[in-house]
Amino acid sequence: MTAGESLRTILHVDMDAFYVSVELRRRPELRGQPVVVGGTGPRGVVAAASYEARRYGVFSAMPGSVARRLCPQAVFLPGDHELYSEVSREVHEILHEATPLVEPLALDEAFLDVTGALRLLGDGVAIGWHIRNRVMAELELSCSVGVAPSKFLAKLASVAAKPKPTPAGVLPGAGVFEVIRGREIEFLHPLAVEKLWGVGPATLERLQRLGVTTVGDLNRLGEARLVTALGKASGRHLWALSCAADDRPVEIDRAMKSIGHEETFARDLHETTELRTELVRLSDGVASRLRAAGTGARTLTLKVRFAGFTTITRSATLPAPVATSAAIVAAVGPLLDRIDPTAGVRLVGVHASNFGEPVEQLRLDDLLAAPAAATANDWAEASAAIDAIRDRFGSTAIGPASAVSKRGIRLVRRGAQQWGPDHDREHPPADER
DNA sequence: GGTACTCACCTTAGCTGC
DNA sequence: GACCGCAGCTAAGGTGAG
Repeated sequence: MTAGESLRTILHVDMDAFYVSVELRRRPELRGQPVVVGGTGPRGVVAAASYEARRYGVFSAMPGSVARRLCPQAVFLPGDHELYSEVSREVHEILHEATPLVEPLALDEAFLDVTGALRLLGDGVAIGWHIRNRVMAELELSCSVGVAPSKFLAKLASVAAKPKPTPAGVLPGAGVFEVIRGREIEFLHPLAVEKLWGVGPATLERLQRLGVTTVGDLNRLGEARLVTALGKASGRHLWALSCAADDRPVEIDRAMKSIGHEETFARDLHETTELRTELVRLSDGVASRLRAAGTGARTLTLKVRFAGFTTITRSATLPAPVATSAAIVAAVGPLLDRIDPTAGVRLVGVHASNFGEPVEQLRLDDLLAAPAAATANDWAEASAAIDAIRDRFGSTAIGPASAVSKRGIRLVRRGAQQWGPDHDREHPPADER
């Protein structure tokens, strides 16, 4: 332990095959079978696979077609983001009863700082078992818990606690795994380097060229060589992790820094007019979420992925933050006009960042072009009315007329299209039921 | 042959102002 | 006026996580 570092006990709670496990609660007859959530549409990917499906090499983010080839007997289910969010809230309620210091990381995982709860609830391992047993008893869901003196070690520990799919069958995991204080290096250095947070495919390839395959190899390389190879930020970060140094606190309310929506279309689009309709729809979804968060954005980014999978981004930074769909479309529309879609566009996205108090200013262009047109104030009032209608009647109750395509009105909800375009939605969200 | 969506963060390059 | 160094901002692309 270095000087000034406190004796913390951090838990990482990670639900086991979360989306699949939630689905199995309403489809118990599928227990023990290979089950895949997502990947049902023509361009969809796997969101989660049961451990039985993982035995065949099916993993999340894998194209649905590949998953079908690897495991044709698997049952493929469409995702239901609303339901998973609801169950996630129930899990987090249990976590909050152990400690108020809970940092949600995703729907299915969280960090807990239980240092202050040790005297009351027992050591980290005891708290881990307590949480795991309650989640199982009350929600019929399984989770794995990692216990360690830091966040990144707790995360690695929860991986060590998980069930292991093997070609012969699924081996049950430990359930709770602790990295004992003082023996961090012993646990860490034999691990494959790609287990470190921040080592993805690109960094792994660079490290492999340097002969690095384990965390211990990386540590022996030295900080200076890592910085040369990976840049200052990544090099220093990975070097610190290889020394088991990670004093990041558990943050209970991290401020969001960007909001975005992007969609892959079931077929490539070639017309600017079609793209414009999608752009208005996505901008409306982003604007709605900005207002719900009580903020506005100065920087608006358009993302376009072409048929050949090359992706470009174009952004515009405004003098003041905005939060209405009209203002967002006004910013990203001209960016779209500069793009030639004739080769085919498979994805369009709109992202908002650089947050601040929204100020919808009337543009000089508006006055010159249409003196009698709606003012910024009118837009703000209209947006407030739209939000009120959506609160009362659901998110698809109202939307911009310019977002209506030949397919009718189709508004954007967060996560609604997470697993690819137009997959069969067996369980529509609550506001569509 | 087949590659989702959301968010965070980093790097590099170019521009501007001092 | 040209140039330099620096800081700050913006744009674009990339990487990684879950």
